[in-house]
Amino acid sequence: MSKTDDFDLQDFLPYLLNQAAETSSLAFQQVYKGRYGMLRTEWRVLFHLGRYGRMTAKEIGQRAKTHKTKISRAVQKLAERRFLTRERDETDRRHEYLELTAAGQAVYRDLRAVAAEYDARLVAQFTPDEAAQLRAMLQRLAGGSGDG
Amino acid sequence: MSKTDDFDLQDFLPYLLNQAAETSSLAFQQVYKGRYGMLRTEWRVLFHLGRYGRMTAKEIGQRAKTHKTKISRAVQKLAERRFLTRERDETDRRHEYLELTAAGQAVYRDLRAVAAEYDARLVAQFTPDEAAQLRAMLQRLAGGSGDG
DNA sequence: AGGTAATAGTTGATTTTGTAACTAACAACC
DNA sequence: GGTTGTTAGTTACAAAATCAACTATTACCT
Repeated sequence: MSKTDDFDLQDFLPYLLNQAAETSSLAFQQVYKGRYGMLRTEWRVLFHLGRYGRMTAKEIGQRAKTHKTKISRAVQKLAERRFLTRERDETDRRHEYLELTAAGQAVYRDLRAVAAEYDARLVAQFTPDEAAQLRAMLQRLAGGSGDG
Repeated sequence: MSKTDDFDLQDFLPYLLNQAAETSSLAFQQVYKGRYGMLRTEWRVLFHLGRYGRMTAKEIGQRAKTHKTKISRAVQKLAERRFLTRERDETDRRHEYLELTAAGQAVYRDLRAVAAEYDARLVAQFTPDEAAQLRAMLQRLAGGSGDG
C-alpha cells in the first residue's frame, strides 16, 4: 500500500532495462542496417558464426535465446546475400551446418570493430569498476533467475 | 585489433541490455497480456494515466519515448474497452485529454501492485546499494548520452 | 520391422510495428 | 484576411514478429 503509492515507471526495472536497451542499441542498429541492410537477428547470426565458427541454426538459437523461425529467416537472408553457406550433416540429415563465406567474414569483422568501439564509448560513461559491475548484474538478470 | 579479437556478444552492452530486458519483462508481460489481453504500449499508457492523471497522448509519448502512432493505437484499444475516456480541449481542439475510467483505474491498481511486487523480487537478487547503482546506471544509459 | 514420438528446420496466417502520408486545428506573417 | 507553416492525432501500406501447422529425418519402443 505505502510502497506502491509512489511506485514509478522510472523505478520499474523491466521498463528501465527496455529504455536503456533501446537507446543504447539505436546508433549501432543504424550501422548494420544502413551499411548492409541487415536486421538485428541477422547481425546476431552473423556474429555468432563469425565469433564461434561453424554451427547449426539450433545452436545459434540457443545461445542467442532466439526463436527458430527468426533464425531460419535470418539465415535465409544471409544465404541469399552469400554471407554464409549451408551444409547438410550427412550422418544426420536434419542438421545443417552454417558457415560464413569470405564476404560474410569481412562484414563480420567490420561490424565487430564498430561494435567494440561503440561499446567502449558507452562504457566510458562509467568507471571500470562500475562497468564490470553493470555487466555482471545484467548477466545475472539475463540469466533468468529471480525465482529462487 | 587486440581488443576486438576476444570481443564477445556477452560483453556487448546493447546485447546484454536486450537480453536482460527481455528476460526480466517476460513474466510480467504474461500478467497484463493474460489477465487483460493488453500489449506493452497499452500497459504503459494505462500506467501513465493512472500514475500521473489526465493528460494528452502527446505527453504520454514524450514521457515514455514512444512514437505517436503506437500511442494512438494503444489509446484506441483502451478506449474500446472503456478503460479511458477522451475529451477534446475546447480552447484548442487539437488536444485531447485522456483519463482513466473507474474500470481503468481498477486495472491500473491491479497491475501496479503486480509490477511493484515483481520489481521487488527482481531487485532482491542484489544488495540495496547494488540495486540503486544499477538503476542509476540504467537511467544514465536510457538518457541517451554516450556521445560526450 | 512397424508405429509413435521427438527433433531441425521451414512455411503460412495473423498480429504488431514502422514509415509516410494524411486530416483537422491553430499560429504567424505579410 | 489569406497564404504558409506547425502541431495533435489518425490512417494506410509495407516490413517484421509471433504462433501454429507443416515436412523431413531420426530415435525409441515393443
